[in-house]
Amino acid sequence: MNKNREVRVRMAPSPTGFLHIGGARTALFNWLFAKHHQGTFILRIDDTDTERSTEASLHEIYSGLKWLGLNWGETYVQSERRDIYERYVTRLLASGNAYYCYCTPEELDAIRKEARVEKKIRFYDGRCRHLTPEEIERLTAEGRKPTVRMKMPDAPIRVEDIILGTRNIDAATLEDEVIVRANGLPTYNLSSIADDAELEITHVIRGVEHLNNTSKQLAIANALGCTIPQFAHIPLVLNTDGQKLSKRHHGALVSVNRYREHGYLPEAMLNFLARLGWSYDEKQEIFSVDELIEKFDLARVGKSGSVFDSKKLDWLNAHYITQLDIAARTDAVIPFWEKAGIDVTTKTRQQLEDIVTAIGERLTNLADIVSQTNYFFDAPSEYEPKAAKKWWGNSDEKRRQAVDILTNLATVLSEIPAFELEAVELAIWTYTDAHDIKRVLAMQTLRIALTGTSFGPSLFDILVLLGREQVLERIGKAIAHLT
RNA sequence: GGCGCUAUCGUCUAGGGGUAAGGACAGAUGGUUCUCAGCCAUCAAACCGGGGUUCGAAUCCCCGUAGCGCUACCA
Repeated sequence: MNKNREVRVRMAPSPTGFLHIGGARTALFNWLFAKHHQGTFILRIDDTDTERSTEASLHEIYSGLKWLGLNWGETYVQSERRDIYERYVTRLLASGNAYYCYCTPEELDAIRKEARVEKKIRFYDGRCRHLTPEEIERLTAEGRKPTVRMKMPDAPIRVEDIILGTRNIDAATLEDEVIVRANGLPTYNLSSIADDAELEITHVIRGVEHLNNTSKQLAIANALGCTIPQFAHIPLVLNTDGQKLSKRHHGALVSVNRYREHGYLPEAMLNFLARLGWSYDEKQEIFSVDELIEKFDLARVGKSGSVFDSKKLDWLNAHYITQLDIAARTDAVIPFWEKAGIDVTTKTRQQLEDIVTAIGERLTNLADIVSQTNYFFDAPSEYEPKAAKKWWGNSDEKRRQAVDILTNLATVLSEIPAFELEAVELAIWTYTDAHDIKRVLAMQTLRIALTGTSFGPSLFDILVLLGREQVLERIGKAIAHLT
């Protein structure tokens, strides 16, 4: 039935929080599927729950999707489409497929508890299906506002899923679902399938947590005679605790925008998300966006949930950062310096690029630039205790030795005609070799004096980037500290 | 409690009747080096259990177990 139709898929978030990892992956799979088939990727805001929906959340979702580059073709907002759902409900009511239910939440709670005790398959028994006009009048007089329930069919429902295969849902498990709340607003199961029909969605790609909803929505669609989209229920994204990744249990940790703020690249996130539940072959791990579009196939999406492993994301991110050339990497890193309060205008563009070059492949994420380069901008305010203890020592004799080395190095460095890479290197090696001082000791002693830490890029790079004046000043400070 | 989904190294996964069960991340070890990262090399690490079917099952079937999801006038 959908064979000759253009592929139309949708991402249907409810704006009740930030865009989270699981939602982003669902969006990605939809987007890749649409792109692969030259179809349309639609964004539909499922905000029928007006209580929980917020404007702020909407912007979070927009900005998250934009950052990832998951551009969409059409936007729909369900709260603006109520007349459409009303039409569908009217039809359902008229055809006798839906009915008013006057049960109060308290009454429902009671029968729910009872059903549980009696181990019933479903709790709501359809008691309002056959209310007489007199009863309705009485209930209305009591001030009760009815909901509308869908009358579920007696025949089993067949769900054909691209990933899970064909499933037959026992009719006995189907509950007469509420499709319109007492406040007159439609519920998800009604508006969702109504819009899928209305927007001519061809494929519904969503998380398995919706599998139970699918049979309910199918019942509605069947009663309405709607064209039914194809379904693909993708496995859940799990936290390391094995539970579904959720805002409730795992907090802001799962927010996509949080990763952006920490300096993750969208291409790394996309690559990572794509491999969560999907694989191409037994070798390839790195996929460009274009490759993803070309190779993505729902048939190669697995059935079991996948744990979100941030270590692998880190690895991918580091990889994609190194793919950036120095100019692009510098551009990417500047906002992170600025955000940390570092004044980048104290350096020339060339100096900034030289710093980034010196850092090389050491960045796991862009935010790392701050802790790895702050000493280029300001002299260290303290010396890392562990490093100082190891290389400067804590006995008077060791400290004297460190001071000695620093003093000599200062002399050597001040005497070099041109303070350039090779000259500096040659001068230092000449000094260490002539005085029979271990290279590591000299270098680490100096490194701590200049940077405050015992690790980082090549010390020669640091020396040259800092410049003679700054180097000598810092050595002086270190000597003063040691004596 | 009910209904459902799932099950290969710690993690992401490949393989789907005959494989030494492969790769990647993470881990360990060694090498390179002024340190760290990186890079290179090496190592360790898995078919949930039990029954079938079969000459042969990690792979097919059944049962169990476990994990997870849903069980709202949330999506």
